[in-house]
Amino acid sequence: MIGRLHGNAVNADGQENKLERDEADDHQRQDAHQSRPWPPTNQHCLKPVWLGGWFVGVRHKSIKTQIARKLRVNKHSAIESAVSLRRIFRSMASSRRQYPFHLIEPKWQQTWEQQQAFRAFNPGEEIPKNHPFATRHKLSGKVAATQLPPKFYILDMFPYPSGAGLHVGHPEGYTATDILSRYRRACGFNVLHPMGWDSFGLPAEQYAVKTGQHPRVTTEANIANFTRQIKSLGFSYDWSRELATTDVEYFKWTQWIFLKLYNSWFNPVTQKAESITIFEDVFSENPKRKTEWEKNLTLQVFHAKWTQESPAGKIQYQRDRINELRLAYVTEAPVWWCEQLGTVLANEEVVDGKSEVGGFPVKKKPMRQWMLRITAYAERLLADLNTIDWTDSLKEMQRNWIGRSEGAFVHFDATEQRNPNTTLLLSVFTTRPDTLFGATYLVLSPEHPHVNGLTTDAQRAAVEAYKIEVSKKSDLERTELAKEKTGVFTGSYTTNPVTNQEIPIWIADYVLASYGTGAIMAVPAHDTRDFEFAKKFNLPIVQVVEPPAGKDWQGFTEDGIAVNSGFLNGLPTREAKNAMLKRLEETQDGSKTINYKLRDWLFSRQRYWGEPFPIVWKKDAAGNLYHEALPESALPLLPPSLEDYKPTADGQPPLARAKDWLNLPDGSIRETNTMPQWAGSCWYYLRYTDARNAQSFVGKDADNYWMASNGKAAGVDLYVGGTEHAVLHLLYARFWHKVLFDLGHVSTPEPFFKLVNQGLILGEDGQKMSKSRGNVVNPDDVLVEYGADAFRLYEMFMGPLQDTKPWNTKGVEGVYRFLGRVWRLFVDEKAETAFEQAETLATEAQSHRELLDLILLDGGITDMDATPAQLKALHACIKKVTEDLDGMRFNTAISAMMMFINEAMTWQTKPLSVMKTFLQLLAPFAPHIAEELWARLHSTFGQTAISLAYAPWPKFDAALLVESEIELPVQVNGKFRDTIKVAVDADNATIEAAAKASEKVQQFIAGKAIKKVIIVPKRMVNLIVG
RNA sequence: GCCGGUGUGGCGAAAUGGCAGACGCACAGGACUUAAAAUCCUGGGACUAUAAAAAGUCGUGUGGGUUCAAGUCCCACCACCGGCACCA
Repeated sequence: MIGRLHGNAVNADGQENKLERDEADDHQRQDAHQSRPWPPTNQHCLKPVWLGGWFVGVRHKSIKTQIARKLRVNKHSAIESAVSLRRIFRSMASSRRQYPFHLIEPKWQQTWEQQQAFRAFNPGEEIPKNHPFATRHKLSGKVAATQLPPKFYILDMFPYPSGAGLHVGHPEGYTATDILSRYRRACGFNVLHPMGWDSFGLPAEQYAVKTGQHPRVTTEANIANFTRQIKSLGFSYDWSRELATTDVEYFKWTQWIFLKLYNSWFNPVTQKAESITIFEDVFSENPKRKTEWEKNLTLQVFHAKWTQESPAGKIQYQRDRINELRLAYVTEAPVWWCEQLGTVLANEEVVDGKSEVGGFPVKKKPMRQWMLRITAYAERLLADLNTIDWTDSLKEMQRNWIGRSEGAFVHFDATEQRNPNTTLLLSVFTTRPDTLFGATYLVLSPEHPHVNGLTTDAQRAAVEAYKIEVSKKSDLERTELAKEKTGVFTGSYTTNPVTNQEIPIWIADYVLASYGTGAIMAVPAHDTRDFEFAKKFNLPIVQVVEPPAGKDWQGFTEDGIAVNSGFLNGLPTREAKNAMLKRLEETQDGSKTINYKLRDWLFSRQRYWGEPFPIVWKKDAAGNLYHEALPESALPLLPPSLEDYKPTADGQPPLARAKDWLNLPDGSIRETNTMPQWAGSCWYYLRYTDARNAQSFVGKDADNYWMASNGKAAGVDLYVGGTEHAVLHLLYARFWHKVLFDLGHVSTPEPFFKLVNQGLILGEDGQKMSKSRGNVVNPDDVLVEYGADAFRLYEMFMGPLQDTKPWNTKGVEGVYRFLGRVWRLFVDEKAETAFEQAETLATEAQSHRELLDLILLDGGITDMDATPAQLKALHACIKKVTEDLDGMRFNTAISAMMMFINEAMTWQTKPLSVMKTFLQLLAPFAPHIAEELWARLHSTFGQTAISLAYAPWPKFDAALLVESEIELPVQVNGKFRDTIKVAVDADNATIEAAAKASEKVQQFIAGKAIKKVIIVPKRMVNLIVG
C-alpha cells in the first residue's frame, strides 16, 4: 500500500489514472495532494490531448476526480460541477470518429423515408410496383389477405409526449421491437410496426392553466420533438399510420366506443355484453323477442314489474333499470378528490393516500361520476389470462388485482331499534363458512347502511362519535394505524344461525365498506384481525378448528379439522366448508358465492384536455334530471375553446365555463366531465391496423388480417412496454377489447398475445434516473457522439431486455468500437484517410453522398469461395443470432457478432458472400452502417441490391458446423483434469482409451482401479476410480 | 404479512445437469508514435507455491440434499428489487 502510494506520487507526470482507483484510500492520500495547486495544472493531473500535432485541450476524465477531491465529495456529486467543463472539453478534444456515422445515418433515414420502405400494406391496398416489399414478395397492385404473406404485429406502448423529450428508457423497448420487426420482415412476414402518441394528459393542461396557451399547441410541439428524436434512431415504423389520441379523427372513435359501452349491458346468462335494445322489448306491452329473454329471470321480473307501473312510472322504472345495467353508468359515490390537481382520480391512480401523479394529498368526496362496469368482466379477465403469453409475474399482478375469492354469503337477522317490527337483513361474506360455529360477533363497516337502524339509544352517542372519528381519517391513516384495532358496540344483537346464540353487532373500521357486503362474521379464534379485536374488547373466542399437533389453535388461520362445530366435527376444512354450504343453502341462511376485489372503473375527470363525453342531461316532466347519449352522427364532439382552463369558482370542471357550448337550444345541458387518459390508450392498437378509415373505427378486413389468430397467437403478436402499466392500461384495454369482441366489432377475445416488459435503465450511479439527481442521460447527446447504431447496439448489449440495469457510457464506447472494427473490415484504409481529409475541407455545399463515395472497399474482399473455416465462423454466427432473436436474447446475439468480427479481422481474404451475409445479420441491430456497406458491396461488384431491409434472412447450414475432431473434457471422480481430442464419431472404447492415455489423467488414476467410466457422447468423459 | 422476481470477477454479463466467468467495460503490459489519441497484440476469479513456469486448493448469497457430475434440480434460510396489503 505504501509502495503504491509512493509510486503514484513519483509518477504524477503521467500516471494520474491510478489516482482514480481506490477512492476509499483517499484519506491516506490527502497529504500527497495537499501541495497541489488549484485549479489543477496540466503538469500535475491532466493529460494533454493532441490532434494533428496541435494541443487542443486536456482529458476531462481527470477533472471530475480532481473537482471531487477538492470538494471532498464523491466523484458522482461532482458531475454537476464538471458538466460545463466537460462540454467545453468535449468540443475541444472530440476524438476521431470510428466511422462516418454522421453522414451514413441521415442518408439512410432519408432513403427509407423516400421509399416508404416500412409501409405495411393492408389487404386490398394498392402496393406500388417498385416498393421493396413488392419486389421481395413478387406482389403488386391490390392484393387480397390470402395472397399477402403472414402478418406479424409488433407494438410498442406509445409514449406520452412530455416536454422533457425522450430519455434512454424509451428507446430500449423501441430498439428491441425494431430489431424484431426488421428480423421478421427479412424472414418474409408482413410486419405491422406503428408508432403514435398518448397525447391527452395533465402537464399540457397545467401549462395551459398557467399561461393560457391551448394544450394542443404544447402537445403538438412536444410531439414534433419526440418525432424528431425517435426518427433519429432509425426505427422502421410505418409512419403513415401515426396517430395521436388528441387527433379529432381519433377521439371521434374513442367517443364512439364510449357510446357502445353506454348502450350495452352485461347479460349474466350469456356472460357477454349485449345491446340494450333488448330492453325496448322487455319494456313493451307486446314483446316480440320474448324467446331471447324469457330465460333470464331478471328480465322477466323487470317485465312483470314494469307492467304494473303507471304510465309515468313506467318511463321512470324503465330508465332506472336500464341505467342500473349499462356498462357505462352514473353514480353518486365517494371518490378520490385531489385538490391540487382539481380532479377526481381512480383508485388505481391513488398510491399510499397520495395522487400517483404529483404525489398530492387526496380525500374522499361524494360526487356524481361516470363509471365503467369492468367488474362484470372479472371472471373472463381472469380466466383468459390463461390463453395469453405474458410473464407469470404480470399475470399474477392482474390476478391479485382482480382478487377472486370463493366463499359464501351468510345471512343474519336483526331487529331495527326504532321499528321493532322491522327485521334488517345483514349479509356477510366469508371464505371460511366452516368456522360459522366460532362466529361470536358481527362487525359492520362504519359506513354500512344499517348502522343507524341497529344502534340503540344507549350506544348512539358512542357510535356517532366513532363514525365522525373514522370519517376524519384518510385511508392512509386507516391502514397505517392498523396495528391498534378500534370499534364500537351498536347495542344490537343477532343470532348465529347454527349455534342459535345471541351475538353482538359491532362497527369497526377494519371492515371495509367497499369489499364484500361491508360486514363480516367475526371468528376470532381463526382470523388474525378478529383475534386482535376480540382480545382488545374482551369478546368471546371459541375454537372451531383443530390445528396439526404442536400448533396453538388461537389465531390459527390455516386448514385443520373442525371441532366444537356440531355436524361438522371431525371434518377437514375443505369438506367442512362444503358441508356447511350445503346446510346454509338448505336452511336458506346463506349461499355459495364468488367475490372480487376488482371495482368498477371511475371513468370521469374534471379536466379540459380529454375526450368530452357525448352525453347531454335533460329534465323530464317531473323535473328529474336524466342523461341521454348523443347520436353517432354528432361525433366528434369537440371541446369548446376557452380563455381560462381552471375549474369554475363553484368547483365545476373547466368545460362548464363555455356557456355557449354547455347549453343546447333544446334546453339540455352537456356533460362537463372528460374521459381519463386511459381511454385513448384502450384501443389505439386497433386503430393502427386501419388508421385512416373514415367510415369505421377499424375495418373488418384490417382487423381480420392483423389481429386474427395465427394458429395459437391472437391479436398483437408482441407488445413491449414498461411494467408500470401492469394493472391499469393492460386491464382496461383487455376490458374494452372484450366488450368490442362481444358486440362483434373485433374478431379476437384478447388484444395482446405476447407481452414483454423491458427493464428499467438506471443512471450511471446505479440510481433511478431523475432530474434532481442529475443522472439523466439524453439520447441526443449519445447520438451526436456515437451515432444511432452504436446507441441501439448498446441498449441491447447491456443485458437481458427484461432486467433493470445501469447505464454506462464506457459501454457505449465498447459497441461503438465494435462498429468501427466492422467498418475497417470492409473499408480500404487509404481511401478512408482520403475521405477524412476531404471531409475536413468540405464546404457546406458539398453533398454527403459525394463525400461518402470517396470511400472504397478493402481490397481483401473478393468474389471467391469461402474457406471451410470462414464458412464455419459465419454459420455459427447465423445460428446464434437467429436463435437469439427468436428468444429475444439480443445481448448474446451481439456478442456472437463480435466474435465473428474478431475472427474475420485475422482473415487475409474476405469472400464477398460471407461479408454480405454478415451484414444481413447485423442489419436489424445497426441498420444504417449495414445498409451503407451492403449498398457499397453491391455497387463495387456491379450487382443490384435489393434493399437490405427486405433481403431474405440467411439460413445456417448445420453440416458446415460439424467438426471432424472434437475436444472432450476428461474428469476423474467428477473433477476436470484434461481435455482430449478425438474424432467426432469415435466409439466409447476409443474415447476411454484416449482419456486413460492422457498424461495429466494418468497422474490421478495411476495405481487405482477404475470402477466406472461415464461417457456422454460429444460431451465429456468421467473416470471413477477407487 | 402475502405474491412474483433476482443473487455469478473490480463492473455489465454468459453458461440444453457436463471445462464457470463467453462477449464487453475497466485495468495492466507490449507494438506503432517525438508525444498523445486512435489502432493492433498480450494478460487479468481468489489463494498457495515458484526466480519463472509447471502444479495444487478454493470459488456462482448461506446451510443441507440428490447425482459419476450442480451456477443449473430438491429442501431450509438470508439479502435485495417489484407488486399487493385490515380484501374477511
